[in-house]
Order: sequence, then structure tokens, then C-alpha cells
Amino acid sequence: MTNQRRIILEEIRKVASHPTADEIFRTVRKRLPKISLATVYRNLEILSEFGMIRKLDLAGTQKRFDGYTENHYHVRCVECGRVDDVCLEPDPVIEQAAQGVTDYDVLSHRLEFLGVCAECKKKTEREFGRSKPPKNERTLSDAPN
Amino acid sequence: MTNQRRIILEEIRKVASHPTADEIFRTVRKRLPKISLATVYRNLEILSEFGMIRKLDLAGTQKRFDGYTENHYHVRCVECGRVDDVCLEPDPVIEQAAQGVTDYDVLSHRLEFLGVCAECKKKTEREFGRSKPPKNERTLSDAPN
DNA sequence: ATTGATATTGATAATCATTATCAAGTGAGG
DNA sequence: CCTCACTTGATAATGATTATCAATATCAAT
Repeated sequence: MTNQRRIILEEIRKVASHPTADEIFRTVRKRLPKISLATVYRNLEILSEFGMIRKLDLAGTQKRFDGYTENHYHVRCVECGRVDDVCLEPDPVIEQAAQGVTDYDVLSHRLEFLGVCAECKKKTEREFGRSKPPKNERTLSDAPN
Repeated sequence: MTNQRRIILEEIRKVASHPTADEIFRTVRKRLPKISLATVYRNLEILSEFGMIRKLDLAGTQKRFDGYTENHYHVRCVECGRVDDVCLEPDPVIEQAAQGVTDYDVLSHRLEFLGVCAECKKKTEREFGRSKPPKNERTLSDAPN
């Protein structure tokens, strides 16, 4: 457990958000100005291998990391990309349901909600003077994929 | 509707799999040897904008495209990355449940199962002489994220 | 404390998927 | 047949991540 690794872990556990490697790099650099981005990536990988943090393999281009390692679902803002926890009990039977209609061995599932975060809702209000666009103006397909 | 675009669409609709841009490129190139990878990317984008195909924004590094545009869930093989459809009715109430525990406006959800495909199961059988490893040997965390 | 075996670091190059750029080519409507 | 906006192919650029490697740090055993 090197100094760098310890500080990376500390900073991830400090925040409730689900920072990207780059965000973690920028935060850690305040305490260790000489740290390399590669060191951050390496230690994020190692820490998640050891189960001390969780690597979130969500949709989108950048991976995100979570200091909170319990099972939980997430919601992603379609406007700004922000990711938050959704405190729902993971569905215990849905994997069996899936097992019934596929020839895969089903091991787990990953559920991600898409929506608009509070921040971006406010932005929409400022622009259009209402809190929620009517259904027929929603831009996002309402389909899972 | 150019020749290239038409053929890309034809080839996507021809397969039941969920090919990546690169796989589509390699397939289409058999019929149009001079086509550029950029043309494939461009037309995949355009075709999905017009709703003629669906761009799947699943976990993992590469985007996948689906000629079948109805809502459905997917299962991904953790060994080889293959993606297949899961013919389950999308859960109509889970978004309301999520809406109850978040301050996001929940618009949709995306559910992805993880498992081992039939092919890779066979490979495991050949290696270990049994069809299914016991639970305590499963390598994948059984947690959604 | 010193040593030595091993792991880790910082800097940077390489990779991979995707997007952007741009000159040249194409095709639908007049 | 002309035109003009759209599209193509080739290639460069981008952005996130991973690999490489010499220099440095760690830690258990002296």
C-alpha cells in the first residue's frame, strides 16, 4: 500500500459521486502534484481487483469508480453524464426469468436508469419556464436497449 | 439513400447478432471492397437517427448496432463479449420505483444481463470436464453495478 | 540501519474505437 | 445535361485507456 494508492483510495471514499479516472486524477493531484495519470489508472484497477472500490462498467465512454462497493443500481443524467446511486433492492428473481429465455448461464445483471438530474432540470426550467417537458417532447427514446 | 447506405442496412438486418461497427465494416466490404470505415460509422449514425436501426449503448468499449428496433433487454457473454437478445417484457413499473428514490426525472432504463454464452460454456466443458462450475468458483462478482 | 528482491512510480509511447477533415465523386431534380 | 448539396474514401485527429521502461520506493530478512 503505497502513499499514492492510499491517497487515491481516500479521495474516492471521500466523495459520494462516481468519479471518472480523470476526475480522480485531478483531485489527487492537489495532494500529490507529481502523480502520474498512469498511476491513477493502475491503482484504480488494483483497488477494484481487491474489492476495495468498484469499477462501474456502465454505458458511455468513460469508466467510473465507486468507493461504495455494495450492490446497487445507478441513474445517469442524459444531459451531463452525471451518475448517482439508486437505492432499490436489486431484483432477486429477474435473473431466473432471464435464465428461462436464454441459453446463456446467467450470472448477474446490471440496471441503469436514464434521466435528467436535478441540476439539469433547473437549467431546463430557466430555459423553458416549466419543470418538466410534456411527454411528446421528450427527446430520449423511452426504450431500454 | 446511397448504395453504401442501403447495403449497410441490408447486412445489419440480415444478422440476428448485434455487430460492432468493425464487424459490419468487414461484412459490407465483401460486397463493396472499396468502402471506407468512416462511411460505415457515418451511416450507422444516420440510420440510427432515422430509427431504421438501433445503436446499443451497452457497457463495454465498442458500440453495437441492432437491426431489430423494438425495446428489449440484452445478455452479454463475459468470456467473449457476444451480445444476444433476452425476450423478456421490459418491466413497466421499475422506473416508477426508481422515481420514488431519486430526484432525477427518470426517463427510461437499460437492463443488461451478464453470463456465459453456449459457445463459451462448451469451451469450459472441454477444459474442465463439467458443464457448470460450482458457485464458489464463479469468477464474476454476482453484483450488479 | 542495510541489503536485496520485488513492486511501483512517473513519463511517455502505443493502442483502440470513434470523429473530424477535406478534396473528389455522385445522384436526384430541374 | 447541369448543378449543387450531399456523400464518399482516405487519412488525420481525438479521447480514453493500456503498455513500456528506467528510476525509485517498499518491506522482509538480516
